[in-house]
Amino acid sequence: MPARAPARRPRKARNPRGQGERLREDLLDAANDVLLEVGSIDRLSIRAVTRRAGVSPMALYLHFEDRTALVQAVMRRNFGELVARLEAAEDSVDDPVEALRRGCAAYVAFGTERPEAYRVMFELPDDEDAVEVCAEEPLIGLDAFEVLVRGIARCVAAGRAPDRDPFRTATEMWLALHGLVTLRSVATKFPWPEGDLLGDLLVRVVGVESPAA
Amino acid sequence: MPARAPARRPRKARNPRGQGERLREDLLDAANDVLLEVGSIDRLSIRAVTRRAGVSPMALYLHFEDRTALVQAVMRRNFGELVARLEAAEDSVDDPVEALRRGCAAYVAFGTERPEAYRVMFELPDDEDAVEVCAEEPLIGLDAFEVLVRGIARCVAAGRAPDRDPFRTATEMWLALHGLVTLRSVATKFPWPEGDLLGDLLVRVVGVESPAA
DNA sequence: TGTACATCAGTGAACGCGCGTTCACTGATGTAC
DNA sequence: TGTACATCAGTGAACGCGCGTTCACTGATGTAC
Repeated sequence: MPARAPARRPRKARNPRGQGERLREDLLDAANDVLLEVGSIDRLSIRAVTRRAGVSPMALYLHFEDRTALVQAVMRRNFGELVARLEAAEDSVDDPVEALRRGCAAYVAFGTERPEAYRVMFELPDDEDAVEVCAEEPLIGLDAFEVLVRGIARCVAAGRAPDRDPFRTATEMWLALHGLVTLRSVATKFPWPEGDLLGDLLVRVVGVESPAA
Repeated sequence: MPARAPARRPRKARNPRGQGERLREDLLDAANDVLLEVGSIDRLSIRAVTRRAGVSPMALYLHFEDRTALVQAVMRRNFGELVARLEAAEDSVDDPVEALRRGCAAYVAFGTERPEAYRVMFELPDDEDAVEVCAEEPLIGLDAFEVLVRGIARCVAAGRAPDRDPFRTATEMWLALHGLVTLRSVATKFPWPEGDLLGDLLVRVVGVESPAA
């Protein structure tokens, strides 16, 4: 009885002619999976990604010029997903304060459910080449921020929040949201206070009336 | 003329007998230097650290059991430095509001001046073993947080801030401070608003009177 | 209806690299007798 | 005053690993004529 071959992922059947682009999407899916496992963009290796996708390392080069291009594509895709979730949340209700609250909650939810993706998007990329994506014009992720600015502006316009520069207020709220997402996921032993921190922050930073009111 | 040996750091003269512990400190210094260069704890390699310290890779094992022990020692040292800077800032003035402001400014300054060290301390460690340091009892870094809680409690006691639970307020302020430190250093192309964001946050989150008043 | 050829969607082996860590050794300095 | 020995502060070579990337190849599917 011959020794069994070392356990390995089944090789995917190759895509039919004309459907080669499917692999690109499969590789991005695989990259997000791997990212979840390794937790750091630095450890997102071509070999791990292609292993998970069930193809040879070389297959990746059919769709991405190099490792950096893969990382950039992953970031672009994730920013797109974030914007979609924010817009869906804000559009899900008419009341401007509730819409803002849902938008902020969606931001926190994205960061909480996908901490590794969030980290790649908003913490200094380990990989210097990936910085280029973050430093692009128009700034990647700025459209996500603008969803927040619009939400605050609507509250101000409706007389539901004090009349301050919405961009500045949004910046301050973003700082707190980012802190909430990242520190909650890191400082798991920290004695976090009970209750709705996000609601508190909206009241204090943006100045909307208390949700209880 | 013989080929010149490949450029390398000069070998440090060995420490005199009885002074072997000096190398431990030198290695921690070197580790912080390397961290600054590579920007990620994942890329803090034993070989890079010992190269910078001018000793052989093996010399590190005289003082640290393995790579993880080195990383943990670096974190401990940096938390110690942070606490010292916070306490010095808070103790540098009697007025409780100004003391709190200086404490918060010192926090931001630490994170801004040493972004890589800050990142290792407050962002999810890439290295799973390093998590143990963060999850320790008593929680490493909790004493830094308590400087902030005491600062806020003093403002409340002096009637200079609304009477809310200082721990909760400190938590919310910490979120914003963390956001300020990390996003400022990452989102360099973001159109940051002019003016004193930190002062604004103290006014809005903690509720101290405006510094202009 | 054949057939030569182009295209597509990949594979396979090999390279050189830096890494953490193991094992064994060195050579100066102190110290007991 | 000698000398054997212990200790200290390191060094040096080698290992096996996973990695990004290069170069060359394969084999099925379509297509022009």
